[in-house]
Amino acid sequence: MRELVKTFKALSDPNRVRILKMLEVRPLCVCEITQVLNLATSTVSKHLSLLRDADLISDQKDGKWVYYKLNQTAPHEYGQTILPAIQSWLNEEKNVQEDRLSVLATCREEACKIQDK
Amino acid sequence: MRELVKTFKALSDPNRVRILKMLEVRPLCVCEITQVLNLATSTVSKHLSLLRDADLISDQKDGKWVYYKLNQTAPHEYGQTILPAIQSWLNEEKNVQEDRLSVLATCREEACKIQDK
DNA sequence: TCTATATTTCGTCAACTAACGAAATGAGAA
DNA sequence: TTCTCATTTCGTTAGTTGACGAAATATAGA
Repeated sequence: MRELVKTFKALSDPNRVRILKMLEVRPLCVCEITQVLNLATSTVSKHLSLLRDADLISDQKDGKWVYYKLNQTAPHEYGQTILPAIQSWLNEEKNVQEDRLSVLATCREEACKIQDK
Repeated sequence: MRELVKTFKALSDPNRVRILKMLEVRPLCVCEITQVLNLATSTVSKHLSLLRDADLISDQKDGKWVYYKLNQTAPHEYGQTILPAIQSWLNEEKNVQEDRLSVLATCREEACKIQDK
């Protein structure tokens, strides 16, 4: 029960859902997500840790960067059902499409340097 | 997006999930649910209205009583995916099993009279 | 009508959440 | 080592949420 509720809580914020939809395009580092969502880095980091604690995404360090990706192989049974469902949802949504275009237009090296102005 | 988040929010409280699992047994009126969950009537009513606003359950008046039931036929696409999944989950969970036994042991007429002591 | 019962709505309070900026941490580069 | 950049953690604040009891609403029955 606790695990299921934690999963739903992680999914019950629009910015976190946007993150999941962006991660469908490709794994992303925190600064890329921060740019697209236009939120403070610390806020994005918190969202990501919530999604990770719910086992919906996983992280991998690469030098200075931490890459987050959808946890499609190893999540619990809740994630195994809900993640694919979410992938089939919201694909017509304007925000989601714009976020994906932003992701595709983003060059990581450039994006992260711009970061804190 | 708003609709999906509303659905997940409705599902991200343990008492509301317990209500859904109880409604798998049969439709229930507010006072029956109140008895099983051991919460104030007003609290249960609020939980039920959240689940209804998310289209996961529907209500039907019958005299003094309002019966709530799972909305398995007419929910939006999110509910169509998630409700059946929830039915397959948590069935081994002790709380859930106890709640269901309470429901089965409950005689509605009696239960509701006891209500406010 | 008046009474009793079921439910919802309202007002309040404590706990939780999402946001921010500042400070701390970690890892590559000079 | 020292500097820089990416990320996390911490402290604060405004807004949300779940709980309650009291009051309002609705319906059945005397």
